[in-house]
Amino acid sequence: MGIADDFRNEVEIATRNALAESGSEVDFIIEVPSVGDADLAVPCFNLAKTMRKSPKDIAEKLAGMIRPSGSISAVSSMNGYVNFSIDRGVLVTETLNEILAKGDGYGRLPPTGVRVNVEHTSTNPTGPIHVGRARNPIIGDTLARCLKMCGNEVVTEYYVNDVGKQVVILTWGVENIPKGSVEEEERDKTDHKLVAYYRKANKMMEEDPAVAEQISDMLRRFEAGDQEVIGSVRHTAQIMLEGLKESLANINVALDRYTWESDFIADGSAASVVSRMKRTDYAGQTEDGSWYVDLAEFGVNGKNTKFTFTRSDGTTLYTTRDIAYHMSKFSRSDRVIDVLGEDQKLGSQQLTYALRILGCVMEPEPMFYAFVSLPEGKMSTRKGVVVYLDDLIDEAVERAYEEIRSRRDDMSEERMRETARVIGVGAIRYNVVRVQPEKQFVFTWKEALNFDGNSGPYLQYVHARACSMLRKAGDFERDADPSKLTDEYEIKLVKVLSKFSSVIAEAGNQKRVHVLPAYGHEVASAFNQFYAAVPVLSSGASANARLTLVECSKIVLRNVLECLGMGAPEEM
RNA sequence: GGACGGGUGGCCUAGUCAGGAUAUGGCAGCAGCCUCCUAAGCUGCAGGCCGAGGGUUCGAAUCCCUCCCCGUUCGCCA
Repeated sequence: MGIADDFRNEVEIATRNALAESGSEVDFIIEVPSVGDADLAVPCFNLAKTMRKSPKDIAEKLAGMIRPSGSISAVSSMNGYVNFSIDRGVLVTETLNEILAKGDGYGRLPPTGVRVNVEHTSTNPTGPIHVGRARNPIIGDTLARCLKMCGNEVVTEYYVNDVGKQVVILTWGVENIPKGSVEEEERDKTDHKLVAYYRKANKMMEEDPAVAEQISDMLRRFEAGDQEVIGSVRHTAQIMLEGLKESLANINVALDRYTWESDFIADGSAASVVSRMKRTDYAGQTEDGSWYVDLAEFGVNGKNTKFTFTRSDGTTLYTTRDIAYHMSKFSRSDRVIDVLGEDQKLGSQQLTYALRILGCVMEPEPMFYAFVSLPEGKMSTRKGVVVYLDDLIDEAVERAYEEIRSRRDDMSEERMRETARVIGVGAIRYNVVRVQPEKQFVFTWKEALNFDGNSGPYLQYVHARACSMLRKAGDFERDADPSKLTDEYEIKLVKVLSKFSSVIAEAGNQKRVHVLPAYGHEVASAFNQFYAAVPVLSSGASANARLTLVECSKIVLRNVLECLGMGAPEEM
């Protein structure tokens, strides 16, 4: 692939040959040294036992046997490690030429032909997206982008829960609460307008038994297949969803497909799941008449190992319909990924076993994230203890606007607004995705609006900086001559650029999206150090080569930003 | 109570899967750096019993055991 992989392969072959020559074919690992200037190292400690020599001796012997060749420029030993250095000339030429040749495609892995379905967001259409839930679309969308870069055919999908009590409550509220009697939110967006009815309906249901009865009745009619109720609930969900889509679009998230939960009831596939489940050896029925499968032998723990898939009246449950949904996804995908909140862990596990019982060979790959809370505690849409994503976006964009205005007097108002949006949204996405998903996350405005250091704007700033230099340079002749790029900062930058495709592979295929912002920061930081230490435009004979390095950095950064769903501003 | 996940300088965080050399980066703090390509930047300083204790190993933030703290979950809810 790239020079980084070539170098690693050469190190592996050279080491294996040297070991074979000395009569010991033992396994060894190759790692990136945590200390010193070498680029790769082979620790010899685990070889010591089988070879019956000290690690230090082994390392010295191996280092003496391996001759630098190809992309390996030097081999040495220290403290029981064999250290390998990459040939700088090869590194510079290969890396820069590959980036220039591939451009937007630099970092992209060869096509796999694998169809990957990524379900994400899927929040209940009962209220606006709050910053707790926002982790889902941001992680999901970033993962989907990375999987595409990994050469897969990716479809993103939102499962719309237009079935069940929550949406019925909302619909009851919208249909029965007079317009003037709720405090409508100021924001002119359907999700914000409707959530007021949802809150009020919940409150009324708790306080007034008559209302509770009306809602129960509506729910019964819904379950019984009353087309009027089903239709109006779906209609309400649709309206709500328009608002949610707008919020998602504002953070550069657009899903390929929306699948409605009620469709699995309407088309009979949920009922088909029920009849198939009933025929399995795991199925049973309680005295009341509800059906379950016993998952005890699958290692499901807890007080109750029974997984119920119909109510006593025969109607289906959320998870039953989710089984039908997953079978639908299996029929059109090779890999199915679900981005879920950690509260779904048990449900996801039950789903997996139920699918297995039904004979499915494919299994969903869940990806869980921990909840985001506020310093004062958990968020709750119903109680109104929330920070909405829309408010966060506004706040971040406003803050970015102030920053731009304070340092630029030559930009048009429109341009400043436009750029502020790119920066504000970038800051939000970066801030969310930089943290490992399973880590608990306490939302603070200070962190969310951080534009310095390890932040989205830091990467964008470097992109803008590189663009500015290239603008000033005008036309120049590209030059990847390694004899003109010998400064330590230049070499370090090139090394970082050469790693991109391996980072993409990890972020996508291993579903470790948080490595991507870390990498972006590494690129930007290496660039800033280079920028501070090495003159470019005024560097005479080296100028073209340095400008080439600037251009390559810009390309890599833009590709990283693209994978992160962040804009790459040309000035800021 | 069981299951699952998290615990790394004042705060946030990487590294844990595949044990290795001096634990990553940032924020906040202190001290420097714009007559020079965007200072949303760069350089330096200071700050750590990697939750606690035991074990395995030549070697443990990383593996094993026990315990503590935080989160999630254990519905004929979604």
